[in-house]
Amino acid sequence: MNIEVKLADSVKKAISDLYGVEAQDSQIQLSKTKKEFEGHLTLVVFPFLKVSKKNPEATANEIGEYLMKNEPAISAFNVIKGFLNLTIAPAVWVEMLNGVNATENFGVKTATENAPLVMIEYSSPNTNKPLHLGHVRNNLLGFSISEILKANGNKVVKTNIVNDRGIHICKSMLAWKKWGEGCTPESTGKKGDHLIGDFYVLFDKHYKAELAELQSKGMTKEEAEAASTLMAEAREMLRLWEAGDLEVYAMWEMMNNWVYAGFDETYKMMGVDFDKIYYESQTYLEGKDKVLEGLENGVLYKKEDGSVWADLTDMGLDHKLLLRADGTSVYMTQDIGTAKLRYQDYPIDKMVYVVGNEQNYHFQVLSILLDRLGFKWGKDLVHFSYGMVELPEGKMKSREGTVVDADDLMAEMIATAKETSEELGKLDGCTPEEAFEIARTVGLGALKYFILKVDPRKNMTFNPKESIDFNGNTGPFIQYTHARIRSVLRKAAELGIELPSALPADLTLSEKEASLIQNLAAFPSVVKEAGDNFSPAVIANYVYDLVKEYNQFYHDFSILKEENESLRAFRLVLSENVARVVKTGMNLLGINVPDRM
RNA sequence: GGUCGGGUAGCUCAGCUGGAUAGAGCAACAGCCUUCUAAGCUGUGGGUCAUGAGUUCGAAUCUCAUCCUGAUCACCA
Repeated sequence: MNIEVKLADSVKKAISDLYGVEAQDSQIQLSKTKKEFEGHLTLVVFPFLKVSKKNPEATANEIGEYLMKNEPAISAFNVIKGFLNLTIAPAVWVEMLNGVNATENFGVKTATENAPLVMIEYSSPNTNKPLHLGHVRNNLLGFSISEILKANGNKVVKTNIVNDRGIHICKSMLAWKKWGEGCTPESTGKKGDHLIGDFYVLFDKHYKAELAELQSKGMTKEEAEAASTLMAEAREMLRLWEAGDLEVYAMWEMMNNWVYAGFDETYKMMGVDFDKIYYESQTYLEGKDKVLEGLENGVLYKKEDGSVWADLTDMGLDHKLLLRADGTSVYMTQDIGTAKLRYQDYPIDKMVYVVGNEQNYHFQVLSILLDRLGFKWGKDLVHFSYGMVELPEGKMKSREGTVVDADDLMAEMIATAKETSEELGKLDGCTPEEAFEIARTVGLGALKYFILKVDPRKNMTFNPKESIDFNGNTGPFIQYTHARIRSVLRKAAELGIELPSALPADLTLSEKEASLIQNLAAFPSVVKEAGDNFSPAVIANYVYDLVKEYNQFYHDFSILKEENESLRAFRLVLSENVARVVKTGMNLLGINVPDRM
């Protein structure tokens, strides 16, 4: 049993025996003792003053003495103001470490037969341009949340909805047809998604030029936009696509396939994947039935012009359009359709959408609509909303070409990691393949950790220069500490030192070691907290604290030179378990931790 | 203007179910490699927790107001 739970029970019993009152769980506040005070756990006694009818010190002393007598886990206590600091007996710590050591996959639950099924939608790219920095944050969050929910015992289905249709794709197609027909990824040596993205930018360039010319002839901006032949051609292409025109459709399919090949490469490099991919071209017509059904049930209403609306004024929101007067779908209708298909495919208990915070309103509405249309998980769907990633110079705009491309960014991170590693001589004696693998692990670890350690709700500034700093609260620092622990363990194995499966209880250990065990043992509750709050940052900051603490320990003790065999064994077991938890925690963030680097 | 976020050290961020003197990292300065990987460790300086009120034994944390900032309020996705 967890020591804090055990102590909480003892405190409860103390209150009842001493004062004849049953204490509420919320009154028992046990927290880790601050490092400037002596003790391991601190009980705040203020909530008990009313029943003890004594001052804080006297109450704390009374409870402390009761615990000393009746709770064998407590070996000492001291009182400062209203705080009762409890010292836990060394044997309890050793027992705790033995418990961690004996638990396979410590901190990770596996899904049972009837575990809830959570579907997580993330990434959701458009097929007219490559992935950029915003997608990086989305993908990393989505993947990490999936891993965290899995570790909390849920069945998880990772899904991606690819926006593969619409006017933006037609713009790329038109530009390719006009100014690049015959170009392929093979002929240009470009990744497919980059090639298509270039044509999208090209379209915009020509379109802007056309508008400028029209305006120079005296048209207003609006008139020019209406008169643009390029835009008219793009719209015509979309019409042809929707009508199933063979030539347009074939071109669309070919170009999309180039893009998918490019995306696959990016996803693979990033280390994210999906269990099921949906395409909007296959789902965008699906929502209509569901909307018409809602119309029959009276959940929705029709206006005179034939358009279909939802009245959300009772929820403090507005009226929302779901079908245009001509019967075509809008974004919301498509999301309803996708939901319908997904529910046919999987028995969804909970749905999580990883989408930027600019769509908060959309998901508020979607939740209400899915609920009213009869989806049992609609009401409690989670919009995992995250803030914008900005550059120091200002916001990114894809049409202005100032976006940070995901592929370029990853390549840059890896190159920097390689450079730094070489300078420090870390790659000496590695094969080129090993060297690249280490550079990849470190470079991507830096990127992923930098992004995931920040509260997702907050807008963040991505400073490429600072992110490549390998000191401090960074992924590489954590990876490095892990590698050093593995190195010690390797050396111990070479020396023929065997690690016992259980340590004897009669060890004396330092405050630092006790504190480390305490943090280590808290891992499962950290995983739970991260799952409850959908927060990779909770894991990231926990792992950093653990590693930081271990590092101090590491510099204070020379483990292998320790002559007391049981103390040496204890420190090795402790180190090994720190390494295990670090690895598990980092894996929950989608970050690899190598054994050597 | 309505709705929803955010505002903590020069910078990037933790802490937010109320608890002790508000913590890390970066940057600056000073130390530490004959010792298991120095991508490290130790120390110093740096704060009206946006502002004001309220609740409380106790507020960065909860409530209200104000200011600043972001997103959104499309028959775009």
